[in-house]
Amino acid sequence: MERVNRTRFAVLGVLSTGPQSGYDVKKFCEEVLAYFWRESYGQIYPLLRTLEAEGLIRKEKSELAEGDRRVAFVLTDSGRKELSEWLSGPVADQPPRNELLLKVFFSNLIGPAAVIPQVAAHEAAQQQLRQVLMGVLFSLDSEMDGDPQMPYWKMTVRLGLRICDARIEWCKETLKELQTIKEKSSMPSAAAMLE
Amino acid sequence: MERVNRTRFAVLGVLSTGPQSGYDVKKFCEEVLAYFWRESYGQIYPLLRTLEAEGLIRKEKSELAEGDRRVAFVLTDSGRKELSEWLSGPVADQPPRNELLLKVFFSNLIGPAAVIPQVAAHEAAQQQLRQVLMGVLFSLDSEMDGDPQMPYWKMTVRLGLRICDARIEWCKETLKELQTIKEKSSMPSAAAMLE
DNA sequence: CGTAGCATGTAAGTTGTTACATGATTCG
DNA sequence: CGAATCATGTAACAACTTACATGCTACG
Repeated sequence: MERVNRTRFAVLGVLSTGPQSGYDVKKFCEEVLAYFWRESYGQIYPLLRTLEAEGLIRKEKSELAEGDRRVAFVLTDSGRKELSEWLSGPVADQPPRNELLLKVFFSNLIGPAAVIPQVAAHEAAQQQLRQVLMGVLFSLDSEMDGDPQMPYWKMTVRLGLRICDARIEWCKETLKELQTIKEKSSMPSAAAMLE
Repeated sequence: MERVNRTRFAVLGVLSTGPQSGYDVKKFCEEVLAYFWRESYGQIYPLLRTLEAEGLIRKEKSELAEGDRRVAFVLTDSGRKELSEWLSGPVADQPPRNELLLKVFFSNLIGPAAVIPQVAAHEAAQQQLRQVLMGVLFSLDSEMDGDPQMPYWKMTVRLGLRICDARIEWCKETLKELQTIKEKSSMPSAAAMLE
């Protein structure tokens, strides 16, 4: 099974929104894609060279400043074509890795009292993420009104919100259950005593 | 920022459920953890040697067969201790990478008609996953009744189900919106004509 | 006897992160 | 002038996948 380099298409995608330098691509990831995608400089800069060598992107002739250190890249026609083809192809299934669930799964070893902080911290983090995503949704409305990209950007945020809510609900449910387990196990004779 | 080797703890965790060979660990991942964790042989076998050298696991004296090729490992006390400490520690935030959202985000390039199959396929996959998870939940009830690990195992499945449902709802909502965009863009003069 | 599953592993390659290095510019 | 930010990059390492190699055993 062939492996596809997703960083490659992430970078092409970012460049499809306009001319960008390596630094810009990183910022775009941090500020816009952060919820569902991240890239590091160690990936971006070498990749930009590769993509240029392959003719998928080219250096933009900066008509503006002379003292401008920025080296912005734009998609070439073949770059746009390759990106389009990838976008239209099926989504590769990514091997899932959920560290929280891994910990919960083996939690019998440490007992309910030790898991509770984990789940509580997750709930707090998700609540905070929720606030951020709501803010993004709001700012998309005000800042990108009329932009044809906006509907797609909003869709991604809305999935984020739905998953966020699902996680928060799960945390609440799970915290309750952990409390119950904790109480049961901490007084094993209580039930017997009541009989 | 120090990076932690999560494979290490995944393997220790699996061994905490009982003596296992490398082959068993792989099977456990495929059959039980598959929804949220996977490991490959290339990771497992070398790691088992490392863990043994570090004294976190040891070869179990197989009292049974002679012709048994299996080399089962068990946790040592220090292995159990290291696992417990990791379980009790905070969950490291993992850089998110959602290929579906990456595609949706840049979908303006290919237009709504080309995204619809992507989202539809995701919905179908999630519906199927939902069936599997419901089956797991059911089988946990019947096969692990009374096992102290069961509540924790069920918790993981329940988060899986919640996220699954969230994704399915999002797919439905998004497919409707994509249809709307598609109709609008395919007949740009229609609205004008009606006036 | 052949095929499927059991069982253990390795080699090569890719992907990705982290930490570091360097220097310019801007702004208080 | 000092700090923050802009801007570009590299080296070392860690993590991970894939494909391959090997041989055994059970079963139809």
